[in-house]
Amino acid sequence: MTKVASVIHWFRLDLRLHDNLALRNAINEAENRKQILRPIYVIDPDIKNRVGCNRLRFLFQSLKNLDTSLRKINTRLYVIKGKAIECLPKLFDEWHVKFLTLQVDIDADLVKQDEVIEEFCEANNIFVVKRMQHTVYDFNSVVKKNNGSIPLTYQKFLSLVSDVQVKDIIQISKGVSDECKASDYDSQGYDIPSLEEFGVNESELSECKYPGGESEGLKRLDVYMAKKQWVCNFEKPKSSPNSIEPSTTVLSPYISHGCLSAKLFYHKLKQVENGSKHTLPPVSLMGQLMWREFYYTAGSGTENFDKMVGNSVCTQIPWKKNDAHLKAWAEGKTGYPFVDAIMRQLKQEGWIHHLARHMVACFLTRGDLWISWEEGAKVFEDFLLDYDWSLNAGNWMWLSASAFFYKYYRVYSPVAFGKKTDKDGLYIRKYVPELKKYPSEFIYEPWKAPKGVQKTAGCIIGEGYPNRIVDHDKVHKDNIQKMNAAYKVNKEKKAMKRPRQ
DNA sequence: ATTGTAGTTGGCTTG
DNA sequence: ACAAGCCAACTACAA
Repeated sequence: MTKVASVIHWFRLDLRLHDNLALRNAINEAENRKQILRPIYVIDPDIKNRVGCNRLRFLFQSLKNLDTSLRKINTRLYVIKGKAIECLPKLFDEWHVKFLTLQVDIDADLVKQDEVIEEFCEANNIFVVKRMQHTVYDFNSVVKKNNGSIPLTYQKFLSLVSDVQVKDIIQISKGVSDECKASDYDSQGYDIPSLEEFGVNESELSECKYPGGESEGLKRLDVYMAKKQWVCNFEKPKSSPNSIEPSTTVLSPYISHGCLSAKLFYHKLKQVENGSKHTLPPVSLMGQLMWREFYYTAGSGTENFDKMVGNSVCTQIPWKKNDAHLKAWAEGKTGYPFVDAIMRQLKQEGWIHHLARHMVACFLTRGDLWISWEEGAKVFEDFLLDYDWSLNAGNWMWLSASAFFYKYYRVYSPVAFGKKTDKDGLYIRKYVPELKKYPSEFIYEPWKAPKGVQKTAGCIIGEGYPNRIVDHDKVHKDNIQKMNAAYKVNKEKKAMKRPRQ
């Protein structure tokens, strides 16, 4: 007996139905050939080692929403537990797969995995369709246009894409026919597993401020795009890193998981800006989206983009290991209330404002602790809902003045920076509650409060709240000198590599 | 080739 | 309250 062949769409960072060309290709292929359609998601049992609880919850919510939407068009999500390179070849054989569609992703781990799967597909006569749909622009053609090298400045990137026509949004117009349904459609073996199964106790997680899923992402997009004035006047540097409610859109987790198409965001922004006076990149909302495109272009075109060693764009800096300091930073126990508040918000809610990321990233690296940006990037990977491989590495290099940004002597002050937008430290009082009762005068520098004030406020520094792990005023000046020395070495190395006239 | 200019978003002191 | 000037002087890109 001959088995009916299957068509697979493999969901990864494209957890949506709208603007998903690869998914539509799979549906059409199955329909045209009367084959079985199986949209799959592969989840590695070890995922907990790389993905923190909050992001895992976001992912599972997104999968649930995806499955619900797929069922509305008469198919479903098949969730497979295991490592893709081990379980997919077996399944492809069992399901008699002839056609596979997926999205191009650039995360180094996914790229490696894809190579293995594609090799298997080629050897087994499985036709693979890969679609570039995670970004507005095709980053490969941007690099090509720049004569094969990546643009190292944002403005250069903008000039490269200025005349590129952005493609329209793809929609799935009709449901899947019964002929394309598998006989195991109702099998619970492919249902979305529980978070508990992956070692997450949901009741121990903090309140869910940003629920995952395409529906939530689209809703959030609509809410913000309806505020025409707000969109047209948006200037990122003028938004506040320490407002109690986010001063920006928080669309990033939806875009990073692919719940929301970057291209849809682009077209909606164009629509809102059209005919009105509006702010421009780099500070505008469109500018924010273009930053993402910029880092994707840089990340896709650079070997070892997420590392210092072997990374051609990254200045080599002799960072030092200090596990105690790293731990204090990650847990929000540095003794600098603004830094600690940010790190605690990050851990609790999975999202912090972009400028808050600047503050803590500068503090960990060139500003105060002199610890490698790679260590910080790992902590962000764990905690951020909107974690994204290229944006994370790119921004960490920026803030540590390892690439893209070079004014290393501009150091964020953990005392002064937050005061600009939150004089009374309401943000600190929320996320570092042990300092809640401190007078505003001392809320950014509690160690300066006289013992009596500390007592009255109910928190002695060094007991209820840690002493500062470093003296910023002193250490940041030393670090500027160290950066200066590292830059000099770097320059000499570059000069030696340059061919002599 | 050399040089001028621009570059998402600083901190601190002085007026 | 806010703006100007200083700090010490980076790199990429274009001309």
